[in-house]
Amino acid sequence: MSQQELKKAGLKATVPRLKILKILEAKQGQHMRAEEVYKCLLESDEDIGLATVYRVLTQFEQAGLVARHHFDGGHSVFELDQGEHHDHMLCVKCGRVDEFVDETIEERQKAIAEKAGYKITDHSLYIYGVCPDCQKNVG
Amino acid sequence: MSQQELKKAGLKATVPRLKILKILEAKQGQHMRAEEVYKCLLESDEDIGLATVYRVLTQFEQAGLVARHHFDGGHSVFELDQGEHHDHMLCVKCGRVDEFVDETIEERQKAIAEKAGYKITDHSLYIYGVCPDCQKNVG
DNA sequence: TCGCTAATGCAAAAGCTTCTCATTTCTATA
DNA sequence: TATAGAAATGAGAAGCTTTTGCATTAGCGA
Repeated sequence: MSQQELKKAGLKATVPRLKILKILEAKQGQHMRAEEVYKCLLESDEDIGLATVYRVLTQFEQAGLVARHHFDGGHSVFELDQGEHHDHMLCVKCGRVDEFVDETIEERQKAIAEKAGYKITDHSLYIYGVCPDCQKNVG
Repeated sequence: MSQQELKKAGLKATVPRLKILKILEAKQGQHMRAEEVYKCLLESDEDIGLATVYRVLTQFEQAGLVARHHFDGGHSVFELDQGEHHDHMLCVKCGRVDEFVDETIEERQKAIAEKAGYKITDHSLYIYGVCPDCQKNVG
C-alpha cells in the first residue's frame, strides 16, 4: 500500500494524497499536468479540488516522490520519480515525450559546474525535434 | 543603425521595435523579462504598452533576433541572439545566470536524437546550483 | 504628400497557479 | 473508542504572466 510511502515521506496519509498517488502510478511513464490529474479524479468520482491537486503535487515534489518539469509552453508537468534521473526529448509536432539517460552528458555537466565554482543541485535538458512518426507523416 | 537590422529581418522599422532593440542591446548578456523591458521603456519616457513589448519580443524571437528561455519559474526571459548557441547555468540562491558552451554535450545530444530517429530542431540545457558567491555567504 | 496595410495602446480576458478561510479529516492521546 | 489539536481540504477569489480585440495611429511605397 502507498500509505507507507506517504508516511515515510513525512506526509499524512489523506484521501486526496492517496488518490493522486494512485493516479500517478497508473500513468507511470507519462507526464501529467495538474489539470489532467484533476480530470482523472473527476472521472473516478472523487471530490477533490484543483487547488488540492496543485498543493499535493508540490508536496510530492518536495518530498521527492515526483519530478516536475517545465517543457516549453510555460506550464508544469509531473511524473512519478523512478529514482533514476533522466532527461527528455520532445516532439514539437505531436508532443510525444521520450526519456533518455546519458552518462557522458551527466559527467560533462558536473565538470562544467565545478569549473565555474558552482555547487550543482539539479539540471534539466530538453531536446526538441520531430519524432520518427511525424517525419513519416509529412513526407 | 538598427533600422537595417529590422528591415533585414522582414520587420517594419517602428518606434517600439527600435526602442526595444536598443534596450536589449544595452543589456546584452543579461536575460530580461518582458516586464523589465517595459520598465526600461517607462524610465526612458517611452509610451509603449506592455502588450506591444510581448508582441515585439515574440516577433524578434521568430525573426531570430532574440532567444527566449524558460528558466524555472514559469515566465519567459529574453536575450539578444549573439548567433552562437549557448546553454545556461543558474544560481538558485541569487538568480545569477552564467552561460557556457560545450562541444561534447552538443555532440552527444545530436547522437542521442539521431539514435532515437528524431530530427533535432532545438534544445535547452539548464544547470541549477549555488554560485561561488552564494556559497561563500552561507559559510 | 496620400492612402493602404500593418502596428500599437488600452483594457479586457485567458490560462495556469496560489492564496484565503471556513470546514473537515488525521493522528496521537486518554 | 472517543476527543482535542493540528494539519489538510474545498471553493472561489485573487495573482501573475501573457494574449487578444478593436479603435486609432504610424510606416512605407507610389
